[in-house]
Amino acid sequence: MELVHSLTLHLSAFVSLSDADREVLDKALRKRARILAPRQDIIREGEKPRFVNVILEGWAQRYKQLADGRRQILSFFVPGDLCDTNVFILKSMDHSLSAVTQVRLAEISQREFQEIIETSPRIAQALWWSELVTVAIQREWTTSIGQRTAYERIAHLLCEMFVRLRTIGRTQERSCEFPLTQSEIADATGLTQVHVNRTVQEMRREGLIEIRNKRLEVHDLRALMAVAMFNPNYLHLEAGGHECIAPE
Amino acid sequence: MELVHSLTLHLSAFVSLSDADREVLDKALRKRARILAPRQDIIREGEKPRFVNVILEGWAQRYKQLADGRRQILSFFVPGDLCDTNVFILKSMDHSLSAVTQVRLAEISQREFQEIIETSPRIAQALWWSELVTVAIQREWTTSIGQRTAYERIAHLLCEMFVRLRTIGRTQERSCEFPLTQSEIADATGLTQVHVNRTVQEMRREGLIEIRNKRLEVHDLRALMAVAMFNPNYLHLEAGGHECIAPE
DNA sequence: GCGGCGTATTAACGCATGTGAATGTCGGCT
DNA sequence: AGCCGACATTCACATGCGTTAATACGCCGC
Repeated sequence: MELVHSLTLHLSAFVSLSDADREVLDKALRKRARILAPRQDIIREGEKPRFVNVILEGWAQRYKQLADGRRQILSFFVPGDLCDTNVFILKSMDHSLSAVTQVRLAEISQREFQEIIETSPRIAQALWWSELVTVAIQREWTTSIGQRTAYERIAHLLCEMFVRLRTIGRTQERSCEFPLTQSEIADATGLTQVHVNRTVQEMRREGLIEIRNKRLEVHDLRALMAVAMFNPNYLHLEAGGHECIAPE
Repeated sequence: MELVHSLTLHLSAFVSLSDADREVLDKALRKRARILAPRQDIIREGEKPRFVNVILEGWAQRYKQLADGRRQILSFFVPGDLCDTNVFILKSMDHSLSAVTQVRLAEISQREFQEIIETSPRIAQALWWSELVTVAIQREWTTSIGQRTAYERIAHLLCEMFVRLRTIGRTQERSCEFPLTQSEIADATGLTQVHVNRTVQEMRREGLIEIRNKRLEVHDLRALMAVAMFNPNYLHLEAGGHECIAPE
């Protein structure tokens, strides 16, 4: 639909794609589309993975539930993100994927995926990069939950989402879409909803940020990054993510 | 040195390799070896990755440090484990690797790695599987730190290491090597050393486990798995890991 | 056998975050 | 306009885990 797919923008953070490459991607994404309602599952733990999912529109999440119901959100996906490259090999999912907002996604079969990789080495490389970044994000989340305080953790999540959205051109000067509820932030950061509320309010009082109407307003990105100890190196952006630290 | 390399055993948890496959692996591992003293860094954050490292002997770890020195251990490697398949693409490491015990490892260059993959599709598949398992472990750690209590978290780590060691034939009936200090367990689980001590003692008092002399004795694996809510599905073992739940 | 160093153990105390539950707010549906 | 459901906010209180620091243990080198 769009002139430039989010996937193209996402991969362009690593390599510049040729027109032919873009054509290949566009074609792949047109094949098999799916629209999901907010909170609907995309695939659940235990099921056999059959497609690579590419988010075209909306936010999605990866999560895992313990036997007694405790839930950990493991990552968020925004437009352009791929869920589980090459996951076909596995017999069954060890976690679930679901929509956060309404989501439009493209399913790519193993055959199609293989074909893309063989057709365009440049795309293959970019997909590898994307996969490595996904893993690096997971590591950063582990670090965040293991070492950062509640305040730092939430600040870090906000920085990450803001920067990721910026690479696909989905931010304004100092704001971006932000459809997460406090309860979802809680499940993602290993905190309780009540404590997320306390903490977000503190950040607001201090003039760092504001979240309302499903939008995040970042008043002072530099300061937010500083308190979060946000180092964008793990996103492996070509520009080094240093343009992140916006000139004030 | 060994008749069967740990790497072969590790990959055999997913596919059965042919003699030719084993030959390919053996050859690759003989090329470039390195021995590291305990605690010595293998590669540090910021450096350019040039090799895939395969642990041949000893334990290693992946870790990340925040600006102010707080450290999170992100994963442990045991013999047969690969560190960072295909990481060549990236400009620089976003975390560090270091030895826990004395470590013997093999470095595989990008060219060699490429060659292996092209020579043997079966090995290529197995390497992919291994990579997917590594990521799944990372997700499980995120879940553990985010949702499990200290007691559950430590129990979970013990279960994981025991089961992983078992797939490479490094366990006895109810015990295995376990060279981690309480301080390292703390950095891996996001706890303090003092609290790890309290918790490990509690587990000992309850007759679940015993750690002494760099060995872990698991008195009751079933019970340990139960308190940890340990579900081996994320290790994606062919046997389903169900033989894990050892008959009493 | 002695001294030293890395590690484990113990203790007293504090606080960040959790728990449970009531109340407020706002946007959407009828 | 009014109701409803989802979400945010507030409050009182509880606790798991952190902090600091002193002490004990066990192995290694001399």
